[in-house]
Amino acid sequence: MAKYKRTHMCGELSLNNLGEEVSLTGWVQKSRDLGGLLFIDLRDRTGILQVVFNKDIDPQLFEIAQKVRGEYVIHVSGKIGARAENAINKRMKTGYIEVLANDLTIISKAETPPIYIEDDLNVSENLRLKYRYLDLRRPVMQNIFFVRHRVNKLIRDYFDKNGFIEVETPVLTKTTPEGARDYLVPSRVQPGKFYALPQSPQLFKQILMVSGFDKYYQIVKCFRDEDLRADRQPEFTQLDMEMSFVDADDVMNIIEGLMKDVFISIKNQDISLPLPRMTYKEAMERYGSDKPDVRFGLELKDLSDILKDSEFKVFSDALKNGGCVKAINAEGCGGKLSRKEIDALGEFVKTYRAKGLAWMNFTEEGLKSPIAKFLKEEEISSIIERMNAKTGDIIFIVADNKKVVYDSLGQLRLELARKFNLIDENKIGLLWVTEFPLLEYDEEEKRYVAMHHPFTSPMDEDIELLDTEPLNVRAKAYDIVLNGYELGGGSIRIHDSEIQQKMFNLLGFSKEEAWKKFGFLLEAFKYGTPPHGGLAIGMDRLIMLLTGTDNIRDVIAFPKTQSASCLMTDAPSIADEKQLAELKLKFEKEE
RNA sequence: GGCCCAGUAGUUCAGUUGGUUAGAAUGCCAGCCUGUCACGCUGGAGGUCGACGGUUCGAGCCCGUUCUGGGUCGCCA
Repeated sequence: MAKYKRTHMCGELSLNNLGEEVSLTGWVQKSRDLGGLLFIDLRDRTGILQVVFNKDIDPQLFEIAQKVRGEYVIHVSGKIGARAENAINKRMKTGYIEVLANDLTIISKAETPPIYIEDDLNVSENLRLKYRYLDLRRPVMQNIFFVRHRVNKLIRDYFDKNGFIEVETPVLTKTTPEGARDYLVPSRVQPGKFYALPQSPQLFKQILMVSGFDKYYQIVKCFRDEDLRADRQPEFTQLDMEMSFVDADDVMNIIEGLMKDVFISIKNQDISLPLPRMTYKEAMERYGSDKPDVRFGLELKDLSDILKDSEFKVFSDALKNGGCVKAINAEGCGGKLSRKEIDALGEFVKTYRAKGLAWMNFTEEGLKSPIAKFLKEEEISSIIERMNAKTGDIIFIVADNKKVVYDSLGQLRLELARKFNLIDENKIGLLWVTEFPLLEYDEEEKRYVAMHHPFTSPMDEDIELLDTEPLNVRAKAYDIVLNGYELGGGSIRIHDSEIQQKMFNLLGFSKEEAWKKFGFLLEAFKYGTPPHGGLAIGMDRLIMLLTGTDNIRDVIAFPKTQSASCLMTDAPSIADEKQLAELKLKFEKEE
């Protein structure tokens, strides 16, 4: 029999296998040479099992065992024995048994690895990414990818069961305006022309609806050439889906059912359906975010009416200029914050362009606040009443335009929750945010841009506002939010050509431009288009949240660094002259 | 593009006010050791202090530039 055949996996063996002859393969986690007795901890993807070599029983075999080093790949045969009472290791799943070796083959030697293969690894991410294959040997990492596999499988089973079919869409496709920066791929056959990698299969899935597939889904790679973040990679995976003859509720129902299955299967946690829904307006007003973390309080409260005539110019001026004054009450945190820490929070909100952070600390000795002297008695008492402030509380106030107030207080809310451990990690903060604005105004481009995408349908009751107050038009768009992360989003699409034309007008595209950019879709729409809508879920973020990591790189087998390079392969790299010549590409010299 | 943090044995770190030969733990190598599982004991090897330049009699340490990694703002329909 070949020396790499095995009969069992390490982690699957137990007292039930006592006395059995087994063959095992794997990597050497650790060896302990006691002189006449030698132990090898053998690791495969299922776990670790101890193998024993005894010099008295087989001196030749013992000599081979002494040559074994960490991460060698070996093949071992032997009999499963029970450990003596005093040799049992209760911290190991296989700690009651061991293999009494009668054969050992070194299949492959290994150099001393630059990182240890263990779960509580303390090593720079630099090294983990360069030696990713070693990093991926660690059981915690293997577990992440098993979870990821199980979720993928569950998704395919779920959509199959519900009558969806998976259709693949092109990776080499057409560049589209709007949205993120595209990754471009030069065409050799047609020099000077470029494909773009898809930011999402959006237009293709709509066309599949025109084709009559009715219910489509796909687990698909998407590409966006934007700066990276802890939860953003340039290539990432979406669960993309689209349905015909549906409204928003139908799409949400399907996704809710999926999320329920996922949480039961992966986390053994049930979630009650339907999921809570919150309008965009409410999310912004209460949490200062369109992806609120609803697992804790510290909600924003409006103080604008109380302070509109305030002698404190910071407040009254902000209100005169159409802004607002909002506050959060960090209940019981007043005494826990030093003056230095409060000032640090002031610096923190400046990141989000707040000019300052006003505060009122309700201490045992009374109110301490640098702004109290600018406020009237009745203003202070109204604030106390509105904020429900008690001794021990501290109120933080920001006055500015709405965006700055929402951003800074929304982020301050999260910062305080982190600082004071206010988040119950067992809670599942899963909800829908609905009724997003259809458009926002882009100050740089001096025009409206679609908040979701140009094919998102306005809400029926707001259609008249398209002509008069476009910024107040709400869309049939919905995001699914989990623990403060935007997990996914979607919309019902426009299938009425008149409304579509109106939308293009608002976005500042002439008919010609629209046809140049999206002509293939508009052409398709001419031949019988069912009403349709769908959604896409960020798979990497979902797995991240399911496995409890806060870093998207941990759930991608071969991720990129912040400068979008792969430390293992050293991509991207310089193309050679011949390749460039074939593509008829030349580079300008950097000045 | 902006701001912040980090970079010293294979690894994780310490390194005083700028001063002789840059340390510890762990890992690695060798020897000893028959119930270990963080095995133990003894000994040994191992350094471009990220790179470049400057200040200085003298730089791991001070200054400047730069590279790499991370976080973040802008950006991400």
